[in-house]
Amino acid sequence: MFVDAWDPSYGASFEGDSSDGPASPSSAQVDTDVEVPAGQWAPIDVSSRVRCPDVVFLVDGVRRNDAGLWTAEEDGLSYAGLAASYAAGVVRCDLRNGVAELAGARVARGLFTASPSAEDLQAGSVRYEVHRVSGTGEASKLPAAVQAPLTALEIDISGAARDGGSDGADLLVVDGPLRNRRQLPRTIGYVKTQQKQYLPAALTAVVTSLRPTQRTPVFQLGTVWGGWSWYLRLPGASGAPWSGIVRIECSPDLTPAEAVELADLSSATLPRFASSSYKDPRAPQNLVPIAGLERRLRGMLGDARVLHRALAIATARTR
DNA sequence: AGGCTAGCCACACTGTGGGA
DNA sequence: TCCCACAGTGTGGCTAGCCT
Repeated sequence: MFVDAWDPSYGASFEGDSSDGPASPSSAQVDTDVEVPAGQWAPIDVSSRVRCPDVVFLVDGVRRNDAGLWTAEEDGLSYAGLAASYAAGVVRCDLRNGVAELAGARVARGLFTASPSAEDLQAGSVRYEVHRVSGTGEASKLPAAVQAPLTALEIDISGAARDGGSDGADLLVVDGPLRNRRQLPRTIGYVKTQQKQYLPAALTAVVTSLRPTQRTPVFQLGTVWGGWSWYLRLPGASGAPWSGIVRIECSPDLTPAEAVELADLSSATLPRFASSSYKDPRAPQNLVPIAGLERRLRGMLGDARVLHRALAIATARTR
């Protein structure tokens, strides 16, 4: 379900048509809720006219369940708890000097439970800060509660990384859909796997005909959220129609011109980070800096067995 | 409001390769 | 041949967003 880029309600022009307003009145009705400006949809090659930003930030997060536990309340009730470690990090890629560095990474640990009496848990040298979850706090629901603080940590750390090392002409790439990170400036969501078709068949053919580094025009998702999106083919694809295709999205709060600018930047920038198939089976979509960041973050979470033992000792002491 | 979907992550399982 | 470590794959569960 989508409406294409020259959403008439926006009063904006379709990309590629800089001055004459919505380009093609002879739009072809392809689907009941899809309107296609005929003749406008073609691959776009920006490599010769768009310069990469000097600095690109890539942000990602990882998490791990360290232990499951149960509380014993004074009234005889018992609540499930989850001790989890999570970490978020940002890689700062200086494209001018060809240098990538960890711009920031933070590890946090939480005790997620609905228990009204639970307190922070000190397990050896690490502290699990209690996060009270609402509802019955079933054990099966607890892993999901980790996602919110992890996203908050990602937002926090990417903002801090930008404050410390950017002149404003940068680009922030977050792994996965933007979701509630859309308020971050000059930020794109990077979706690696294509489980849903946002385009009708006629336009999908344009996606599969993309050559490496080419992108589709920007289109607007015809949803309540209504974000801007486009497809890009990374180099190193196997040759299969959807090989190396990623979907990128940015905030619906941006003007069409701003969305197009981000699309151009992404096309000039992301192909440089595409991984090689001999190094990474998820190539080329799994970007090299993100893969390295994930490894680093997992290492920072600490040894799971050591933490599990520390938690077992800590909970035994509180009995 | 409730059910459904997309995309992500964690985890368990399986296969493979190297070393003893 | 066995053991171990590592990587790949499949499954399930979650949230946010979407649809009715």
